[in-house]
Amino acid sequence: MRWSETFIPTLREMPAEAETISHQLLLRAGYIRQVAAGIYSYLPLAQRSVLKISQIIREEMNRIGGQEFFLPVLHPRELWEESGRWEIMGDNMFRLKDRAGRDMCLGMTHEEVITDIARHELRSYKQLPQTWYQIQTKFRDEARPKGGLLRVRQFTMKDAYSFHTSWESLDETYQQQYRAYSRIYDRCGLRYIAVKADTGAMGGKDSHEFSALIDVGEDLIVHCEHCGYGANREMAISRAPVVDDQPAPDRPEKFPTPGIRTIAALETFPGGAEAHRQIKTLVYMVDEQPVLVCVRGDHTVNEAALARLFGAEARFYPAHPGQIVAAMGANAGSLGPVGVSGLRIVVDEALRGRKNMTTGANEDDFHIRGVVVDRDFKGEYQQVRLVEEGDFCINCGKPIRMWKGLEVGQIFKLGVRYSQTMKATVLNEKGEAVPMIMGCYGIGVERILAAAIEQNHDENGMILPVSIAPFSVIVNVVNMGDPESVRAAERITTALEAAGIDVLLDDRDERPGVKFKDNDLIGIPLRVTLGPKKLKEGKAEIYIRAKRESVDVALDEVAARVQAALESSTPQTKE
RNA sequence: CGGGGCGUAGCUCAGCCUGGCUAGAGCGCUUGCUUUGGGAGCAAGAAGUCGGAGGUUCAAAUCCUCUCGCCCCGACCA
Repeated sequence: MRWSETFIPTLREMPAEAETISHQLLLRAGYIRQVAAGIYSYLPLAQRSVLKISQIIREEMNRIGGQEFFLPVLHPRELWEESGRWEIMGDNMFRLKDRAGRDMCLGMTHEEVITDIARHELRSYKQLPQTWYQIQTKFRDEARPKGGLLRVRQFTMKDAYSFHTSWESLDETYQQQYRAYSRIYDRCGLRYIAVKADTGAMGGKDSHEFSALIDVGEDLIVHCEHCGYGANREMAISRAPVVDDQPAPDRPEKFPTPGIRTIAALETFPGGAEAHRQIKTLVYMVDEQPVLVCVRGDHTVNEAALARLFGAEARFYPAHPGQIVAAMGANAGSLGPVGVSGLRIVVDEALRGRKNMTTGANEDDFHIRGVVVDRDFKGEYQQVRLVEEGDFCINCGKPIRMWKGLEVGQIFKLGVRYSQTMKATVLNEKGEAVPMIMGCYGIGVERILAAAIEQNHDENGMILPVSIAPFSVIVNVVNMGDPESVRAAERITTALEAAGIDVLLDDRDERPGVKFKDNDLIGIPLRVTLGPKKLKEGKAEIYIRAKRESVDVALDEVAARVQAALESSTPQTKE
């Protein structure tokens, strides 16, 4: 393809609207243009890249027996009413009416539609398992789109659904999907971590999230490089570093702390204590009953962990000031577990065995010091704190690391959540109608591109992996006024194209500097440069963008050398 | 939805506080000549409802009110 005939509107200056790297580069390199908040047009370069990513996904889905569908984006209200999600989805769902006044919506996901097909067409356990997928546009009216393609309102998603008669069969397909996902991200050249994810309010059995590691990621990922433990911060547990305590007095001592209401204030108060020698005490209302939750002063309560602890059905929230006083006899800021009776007390694991601690006295303007856990109060030990930087792996004890991640995929054992509510049953061996057991598996296509850019760029622009770059090679004619250069470039381009390689011939009559800058910006991994000087020696230059290395190669060897370079730089699966 | 910021030429921005000449610059674009290995030089030229509406004023890009849009932080995120 010739650049002169291709629409690649690069920008010399940084667009003011963009802050994150991938957003800036996607705009500057002429990949995308914004239509409205969180809605983008994909120009030819982005489209080529998205198609390459889609094709990798398609190949890996087909490889594990997935069958490609194409489901509608426009759905009738009734289907979503049946699953109960017409209500649940709330403002995140785009809704509209057809000319007859019927309620419709734009699909955020396709469990309802696919389950509808399954219940009408699947009759017998003999037809299962099935894995169905599509690559389709999804709509979500995000409260706050951001970061270019990182969080948008319209995007492409590969979503797959599997149907089973047994959990064992689901487990098997889930494992296959897990491996397929790993292969997909490997082939796209992403650095990512697969982590256990919170199954959220929907219940379900297992879920894993695949997060690309990027600086502007929305999620915090806890990862142990030693044993491979990985979890969302919401799901993660860890071992806190041991704190050496001084010996405690025989019994705790109450002391006045006028006006002290915060951990930080108590740290600097004479006779106070450092944050990690304090016990932070919070009151939650669980099904309208107060429950005490104690964590170390410098730790943060993980409400997702509390939700799991209290159970999916329980309604809980932080107690209001009035409820706190009623339960404890003091206000927040002066609370502690010592002397409390009749209340459930949850104590974070990091407090186990601690001595000589300081906490609230349950009397305003008073605290207690010299508190020994298990001597002066007792509770049930649970990990209810968020993992902190510097903690140790719960499995192997090695230091854990925390990363920012962008979710690029999630796999989920749904169970019978949809088959039950939508009455999608098959007959089993005994002739009984049983709800199909389901799994669902999603990948955000454009997020892969955005994450790849976040992970691979320099001050000059993108550096895309060969597998997802819009073109594998760019052939740059330094001086279009030199017929020799043009002829040589065209011969090389033709040869490479004949070998099935995507080549962009930069045949613009521009200054060399402009062309080199543009070539770098759009992230093509390999460049072949035809300039008059080297051409006189019968040579062209091959430049590897990622390594910033170049070699001069005889003209008739260029095609072979390019092919070899492409092969060696194509990301491989780790299997 | 709360907090903050920004809307002036295709892009990046100045001008606004303290109202007043014909609304500017750089880049890009068009034409011509020169130039050709890292965002060229000279010359000529085209291009702006100053986001929108209303108001104040002799006079509004500039002051006031409302409104729309976009970005960032937070809340939210099957």
